[in-house]
Amino acid sequence: MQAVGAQGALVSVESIEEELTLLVRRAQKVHLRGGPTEHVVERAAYGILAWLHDTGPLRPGALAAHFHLDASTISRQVASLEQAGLITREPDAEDRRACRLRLTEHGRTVLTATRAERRGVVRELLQSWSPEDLANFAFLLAAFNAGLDDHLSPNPNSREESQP
Amino acid sequence: MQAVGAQGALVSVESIEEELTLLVRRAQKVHLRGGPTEHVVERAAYGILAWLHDTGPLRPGALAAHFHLDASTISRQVASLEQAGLITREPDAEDRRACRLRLTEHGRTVLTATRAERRGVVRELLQSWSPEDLANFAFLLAAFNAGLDDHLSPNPNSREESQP
DNA sequence: ACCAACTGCTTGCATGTACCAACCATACCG
DNA sequence: CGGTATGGTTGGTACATGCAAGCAGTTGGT
Repeated sequence: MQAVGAQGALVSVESIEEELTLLVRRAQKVHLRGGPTEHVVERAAYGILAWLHDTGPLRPGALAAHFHLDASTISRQVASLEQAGLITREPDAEDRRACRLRLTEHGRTVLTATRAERRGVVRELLQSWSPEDLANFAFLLAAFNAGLDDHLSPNPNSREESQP
Repeated sequence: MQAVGAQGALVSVESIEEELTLLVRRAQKVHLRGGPTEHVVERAAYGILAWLHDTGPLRPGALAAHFHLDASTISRQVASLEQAGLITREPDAEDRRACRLRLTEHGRTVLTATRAERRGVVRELLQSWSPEDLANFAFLLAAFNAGLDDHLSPNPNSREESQP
C-alpha cells in the first residue's frame, strides 16, 4: 500500500490545525493596523456591515445566527453602529418585538472604503500567488467555512436536551 | 491561461477577504466549545504552549515576536500559565533581565490532550476532503501565514516605509 | 569607573469581544 | 384569557489586547 495518501492526510490535518491557530491570532491585527478607516469601524462591526450590505435588511437574530454569536454581543454592536449612524433600526412589520437593520448611506460609504482597504491588504499579501493558487485558496477557505458553519450549528440529530 | 485568469484573481481576492473575515470570527469558538480541556487552557495560552513545546525554551520576547503581540499581553499570559503550573520560568544565564520559559511535565500533558482534541475537531471538519485538497489547504494556509508574518513584521527591506 | 541610552519585562489603565443570566415586550397556543 | 415561547436588551463578568509608565539589568562612550 502506498501509505503516502493516508499518512499525508494526517500530517495535513495537524498542519492545518497549527496554521489556523496562528492565522486566527495574527489576522486580527490586519484590521487594526489599517489606514484611516480603522477608527471608523471596529473589527467586529465590519463583518456586520458587510453582511448587512450583501444580504439586505436583517434582524439582529439573523446576524447572531450567521456569526454564531450570542444575541447580546450582536445587540451591543448593533447599538454602537446605530449610534455611529452607520445603520438604522426600522420596526419590523411582521413582529413588533423585532426590528430590521439597514445600512444608511453613510454606512454604505464607510463599508465601501473599509472593504477596499482590507481587500487591498489581502491583494498585497497575495500579489505573488498564481491565479490557480488564489482560486484554490478561495475555494478551500469557503469550503472550510461551510464546514465550520455546520459544526457550530445546533445539529438536531445528536443533541439531547435535558428535561426542564 | 485564458483571460479568465486575471479577472478570476480579483474575484478570488474579494472572496478570500470575505472568507477570512468570517473564519477569524467563527474559528475562535471552536476552542471554547471543546471538551474537558477547555477549562484548563485559555485559547490564547494554547498557542503559547504549542510553540513552546515545538521550539524549546524561549524568552517572552521571542513569543511576542512570533505572535506579533505586545510584550505585555504575552507577559500576562505567561504569568497565568506559570500560575497554573504549565510552564516554568528559569533565569536566563545570558541576560539576567530575561528568563527562559519551559513546559512542565504537566504542561506537556495538557498540551497533548488539548492538541489532540483540537486536531480531532479539525479532522472531523475535514473528514470528507480529498487528500489533495487537504494537502493544498495546508500548503496555502502556511503560505498565507508566511505572507502575513512578513506583512506584520517591521521588515525595512521589501516594504515602502512611510517614514517621517 | 561612571553615566546615559537602550533593552527585556512587568504593571496600570483603557478598550473590544464575548458569554450567561435576568429581564421586558410581544407572539403564539391551549 | 393565561402560560409558555421567542426576539431583543441590559447587567455582570472574563479574556485578549495595546499603550504608557516603570523597573532592572546591559551596553557603550568617555
